[in-house]
Amino acid sequence: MFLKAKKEISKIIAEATGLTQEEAFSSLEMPKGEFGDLACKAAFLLAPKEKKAPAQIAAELIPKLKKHKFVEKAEAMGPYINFFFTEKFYVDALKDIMKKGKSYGKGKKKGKAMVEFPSVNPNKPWHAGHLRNAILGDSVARVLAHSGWDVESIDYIDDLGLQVAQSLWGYMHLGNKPSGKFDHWLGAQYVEVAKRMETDQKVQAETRELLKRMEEGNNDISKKARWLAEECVKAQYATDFSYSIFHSGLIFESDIVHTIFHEGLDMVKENNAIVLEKEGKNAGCWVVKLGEKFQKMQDPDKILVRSDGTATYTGKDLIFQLWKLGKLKGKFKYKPFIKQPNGEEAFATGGTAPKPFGNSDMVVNVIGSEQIYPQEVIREVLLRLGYGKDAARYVHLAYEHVTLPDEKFSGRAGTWKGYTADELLEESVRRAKEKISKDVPESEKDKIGRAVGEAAIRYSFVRTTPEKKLIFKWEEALSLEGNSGPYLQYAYVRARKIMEKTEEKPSISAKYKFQPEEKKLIRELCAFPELVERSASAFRPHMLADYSYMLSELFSRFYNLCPVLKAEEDVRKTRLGIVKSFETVLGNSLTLLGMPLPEKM
RNA sequence: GGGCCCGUAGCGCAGCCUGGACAGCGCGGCAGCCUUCUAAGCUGUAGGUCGUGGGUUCAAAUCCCACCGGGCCCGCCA
Repeated sequence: MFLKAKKEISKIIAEATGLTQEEAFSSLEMPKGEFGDLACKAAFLLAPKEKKAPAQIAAELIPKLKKHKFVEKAEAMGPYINFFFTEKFYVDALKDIMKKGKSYGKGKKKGKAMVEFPSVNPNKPWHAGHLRNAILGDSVARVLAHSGWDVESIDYIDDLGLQVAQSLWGYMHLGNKPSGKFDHWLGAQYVEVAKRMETDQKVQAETRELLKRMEEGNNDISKKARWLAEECVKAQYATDFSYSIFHSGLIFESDIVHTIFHEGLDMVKENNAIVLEKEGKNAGCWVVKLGEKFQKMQDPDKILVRSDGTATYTGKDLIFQLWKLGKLKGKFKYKPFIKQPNGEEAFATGGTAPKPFGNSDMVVNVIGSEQIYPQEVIREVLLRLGYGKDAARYVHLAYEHVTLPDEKFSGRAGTWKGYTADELLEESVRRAKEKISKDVPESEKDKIGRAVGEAAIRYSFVRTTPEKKLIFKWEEALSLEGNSGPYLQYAYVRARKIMEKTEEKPSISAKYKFQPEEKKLIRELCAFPELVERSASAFRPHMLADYSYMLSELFSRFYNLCPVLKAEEDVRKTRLGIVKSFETVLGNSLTLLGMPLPEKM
């Protein structure tokens, strides 16, 4: 509704100024202070053409502006034209939000998008770093879905890597019985094997042999490795679920190798996107020649197939990405893998049933920024194959890694111990539970603690823009006050509580005179749909985190200044509408960030 | 040699895409507010050469160039 009004007003401005409607639209902004409800800076644009001072232009434009039903008055304030809305605008805005409810902010249908995350090796528990990837990916998937995309969240499971071979060796030879959570146990085996491999030639040789058998497939070792990987992923997904992170499908690398890899490689070869090197240091390899594009790089050519015929990581990834974009005939067969708490089954490759995964109009890969170059290589190959449109919608959502204050997380060295996603949540929940007021019954404390603890971590990870390094510190990750996840939940719970305390239905009075802090809050509620859109098209969920915080801040102010239940009838019913609208919009926003909405705190 | 990212208050961040009304927020500091819809809250206050230097512009944290500091990448590893 607000967006519609904005468009109508930009049309009026366009008529008065001779600007295009698009120019007029983008000259509109939400003013910061007490400068009305909508500000227009078109006078700046016109100043060079008309050779007059912007302030003079703004003043002269006022009488030329046609009336709009929501505009009470338009006045020039220096170079700005500030629009002040009628009370009717606020009435209609609240009605609109209440009518739309959960679908408020939902965008028009856009097509199919596949989001890949977090693709953790299936041989150890997730640590804080994997968690950042997963929270980012899950949030982006949620935001894209709300903005109108039909989203499939995919996880790539590298069950053919050296890491799994090492873990398998440990499983077979270290003689330890699995105990506790499987991923934690397996991770411990892996660290031990990795240590031994550095010095022990025998372990090295045996691990290599295991890896070879795994790659060959169809043998006892490969079956055992696959089983081990699946067990580990199931354990990792218990963590996944505890953070409300969900997937539609899991694609195992062993299935990529056996189902689509050769077809994909042949296609790339036939189209001359890659060449077989006859001489030089890459003799015998299939490479993408990138000397022209990346002229000054030390080694711009990228090997996709080694001289021994095996594929590199980028080689396999390229074929996988071609599958995502629907460029291959080969189809995976799926099996039900794990039932998720959101009620949906996640499917894994390696079964017997077809599924409509893939054929995506857009691909978003949540991968560390250290892989910018190989991802660029894949985009370049797409272009060379003539898939220009797909290349434009092939998105590498590059994020910076999480580190400890003094060291990096290393799977091999085991520096993740003490910082697994499970341990973070456990500690966060513990701290959250300590704060729950004494009158809440013990039976509910656990539920609330989980919701709050989870939100604290999700928020602290998602609120920073992805390209910023994140140094993990307990106090910051688990903050329960100020700009934190629980602050947002608290505002939500307070709104909810007001609604619960009365039987009365909200009803916006046409005669109501809105207070300034109410107007500010409602204006911000109106911004939600545009924000979803911007957040989706930039793949930046932190914009919604920022927005949710601002909204909660405005609500807290309203809460302190404007009594609801104690007010007179007209005021009360209208304010109930404000509370209800806030609850709706913040609820929608938090849901897009995967943050649970507690009933009380 | 080349490429990418980061640099905003003591600390942690938003704003940069699309230049414009006093650069916002949290933590920490200081001073207040609970017999009033939950104080995980609110109010006030102190704290800033927006890394540095140039340029473009009526106007630069925002765009361009150079430099400085930190991180990452250019592997027949993944």
